Parts: sequence; structure tokens; C-alpha cells
Amino acid sequence: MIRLLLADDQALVRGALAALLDLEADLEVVAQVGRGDEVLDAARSSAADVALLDVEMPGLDGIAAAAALRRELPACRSLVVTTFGRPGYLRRALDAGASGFVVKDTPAEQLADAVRRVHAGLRAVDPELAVASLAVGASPLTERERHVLALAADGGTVAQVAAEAFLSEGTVRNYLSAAIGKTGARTRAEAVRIAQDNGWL
Amino acid sequence: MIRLLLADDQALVRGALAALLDLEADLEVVAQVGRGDEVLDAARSSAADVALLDVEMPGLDGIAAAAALRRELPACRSLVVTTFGRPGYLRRALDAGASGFVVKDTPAEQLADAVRRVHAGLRAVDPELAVASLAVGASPLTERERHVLALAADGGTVAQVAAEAFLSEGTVRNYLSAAIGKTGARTRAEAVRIAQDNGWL
DNA sequence: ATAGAGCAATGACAGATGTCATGGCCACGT
DNA sequence: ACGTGGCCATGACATCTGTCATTGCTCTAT
Repeated sequence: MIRLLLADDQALVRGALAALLDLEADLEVVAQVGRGDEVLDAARSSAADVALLDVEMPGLDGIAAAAALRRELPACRSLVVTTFGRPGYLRRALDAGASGFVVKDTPAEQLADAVRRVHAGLRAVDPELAVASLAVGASPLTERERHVLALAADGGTVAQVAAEAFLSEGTVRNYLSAAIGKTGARTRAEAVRIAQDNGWL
Repeated sequence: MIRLLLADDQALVRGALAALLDLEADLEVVAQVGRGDEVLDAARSSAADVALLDVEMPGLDGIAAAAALRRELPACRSLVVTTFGRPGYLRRALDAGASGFVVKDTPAEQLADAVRRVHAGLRAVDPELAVASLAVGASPLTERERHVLALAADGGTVAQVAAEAFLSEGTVRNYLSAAIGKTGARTRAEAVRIAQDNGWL
């Protein structure tokens, strides 16, 4: 029996996945959580073998949760499940020690197989996405550029971003300018969109 | 036996929901589609009683699909299921003739009940969301303002938007200015975010 | 040790953006 | 008939952005 932990902030999806996986004779859902920062405790107390982690979660995102599991509970393997096939997500998930990566538009029948592969110590990675990940490559942004762009993502002015980041306005403009150049965008808003689509955040 | 149609672009979620609902003795999933524009045909040929429609779908969104069902196949009732509890979505869904509206973070146990209510001719609406919908109210934007803001949403310049909308640059700036004022935003990007969050698109 | 890369800042400048006043056109309700 | 309000446009204006050149500091790799 493979013992499963489900982590997804959408209760309906979480419950539905549980129903789907419980249909398999060799799988057993032993814990469900709706927040990333509850994953570690739940995995420990339920002695889960595999954790299905959504990327978008409150508290702690699925990738960070995978890293925490790797560090604190290496016996429990991670399978990251996500809505968005952002190439950067895959790379970061694997870097964080996840054993598998599945997007939510893969057929339902393949999920159980992915779980079994991960449990067996193999990798389970969407091949199409792996190619895209290589094609897009790693983020061209430096850490500060990323940070400033993330702060600008919700539409604030340069002055607001500068205040939040404790930087001068000119510096913020320089970083944004660099980010716009590196992403190939023509405006700040477009740069935000491109960075988000690629999972560079 | 209540005959169900599932429409969701994420195959994994669709399959999982099917597994969940098939566990109920009185429910039967008779059709599944991944695109909004396949809903009508599938509902007709499967003689579905209730259609579960995701809002975010390629081809035709779930709300438009609900409207089409209402018009062409009034025997089939619609239950809109969505990731985002955008207040505007609820209003538009009900206007389109949907009988129910459920967000994806409601507990899984309640979904089957919502389906039964809708099948019985009752409404199934998230009460919390109904309140939010009334509080936020309808979109303050005029049709042109909405349109221009939507075109500006992906980060293009004023000149690009003007070209796409066949308007002068000055007019575009005026509409954007009006939209910024009405949404209470300070920049164009923020206005886009606010409008999207409220489902005003 | 030396060159390269990231980080932080300043100043200057062209161009884009947001605001406002104004005008004309049309449809609608009273 | 009249006012109201949405729609389209123009022009002017202050401000905000995006770009570039330049400087200085710190690490890191060669």
C-alpha cells in the first residue's frame, strides 16, 4: 500500500483527487491539507510515502514544501502537481528535490502511474514540459531584478516599489529597465506577464 | 439517476471530479469535454440532466456555455464551477441562466448536494460569494472602457491599443484614465488587476 | 591580481502616460 | 424640447517611465 498525502488549497479538487486515487487498489490517501505550511507536520504524523503538492498554495508554495520534505523527511517523496505548465516551475521543483512534476491537464489515468513511479524511486516528468523547460532556459534575471519586478507586479508606481524595497527610485527604474530588456518586453507590464508565464516570478 | 456532463479544460481535475461524483449512488457521469464549444453537442447527444461547467475554458467560457444550454437545451440545467470567486462571475453566470455557482474551494462533500439541488430545480449558490457580489456591485465601467482596459491588460502601449481598437491615442488615454478613476487605482496596471479580480474583465 | 558580474546610486533626457478642458455627435427619458 | 450621459476626438500640461552614461563597492573565478 502506498500512503499518500494530498496538498491543494482547493478543497473540491483535493477531495476529487482523493476519490480518484482511492479507486486504485494499491493507493491510500492518508492525509489532506490545504496549506503549504501544514505539509511537513501532516506528512510526519501520517507517515506518508508520497506527497502530491500543488504549487499555488497559501502559507508556503508547493515547491518550498517539497524542499522542506526533502530536508526533514527524506523518506517521503514529492510529486508536484500544478495548473500552470510554467517551464521555470519544473526546474525549480526538481532543484527543490521533487521526484515528479505533473500538470493538471494530463489525463487522469496517468496520475496513479506517476505516483507509482515516484514511489519506486523513479522520476515522473511531463516530457513535453521538459522540452519547453530546456528551450526557455533559466531565468535571465538577477535576484534584485526579480525582486523589484515582483514588487511591481501588482501595479504600484516606482515610488511605492522603491519604498517597499528600500531602494532609490532611480535604482528601481534601472532594475526595471534591465528586466524589460532581458525579457524582450516593451513595457513594465509586459515584462511582468512574460516573467510570470515562464515561472521566473 | 441524475445524468451529468462535466466540462473542465484540466483533464486531471475533470477525471477526479468524475471519480468523486460516480461514488454517489444517484449520480452518473455520462459525458466529459475539455472545451466550452463542445458542451452543447455533448449535452444533446448524452441527454444530460445537469452540466458542470468550469468558467475558464478554451473555445467558449463556461458562462457563455451556460447561456447556450439555456437557449438550445433548456431541459439541461447548468452548475458553474470555478477556481476564482470573482463577484462579477456570479452575477454574469446567473444572468446567463445558470442554476448554481460553486467555487472550487468549497468542501467536496457539498458538490453532490449542489448537483441534486440544481437537478431539483432549486438554486445552489455559495452564500458567502452572494454577499460579496452584492457588496462589490456591478462593473462601473462602460463597454468601451472595459474593452480598452482588456486590450491594455497584456501590457501593450497606448499606441498598440489604439491600433487594435481603431481609436485615436488620445481617446484611449481618456478611457484608461476613466477606468483608473472608477476602479480607484493609481496606475493602468493596477486598474487591470482590480478589474480582473472583480470579474469585470 | 585582475577581469568580470552583480549591486546601488546619481543625473540627464526623450518619450509615454495620466489628467483636464473642451467640443461635437447621438440616443434616451421626461 | 431639454437635459443627461455615453461615445469619440483634440490639444495642452505635468508627471512618470524607460534608457543611457558614469561612478563605486563587493565578490568570484581565472
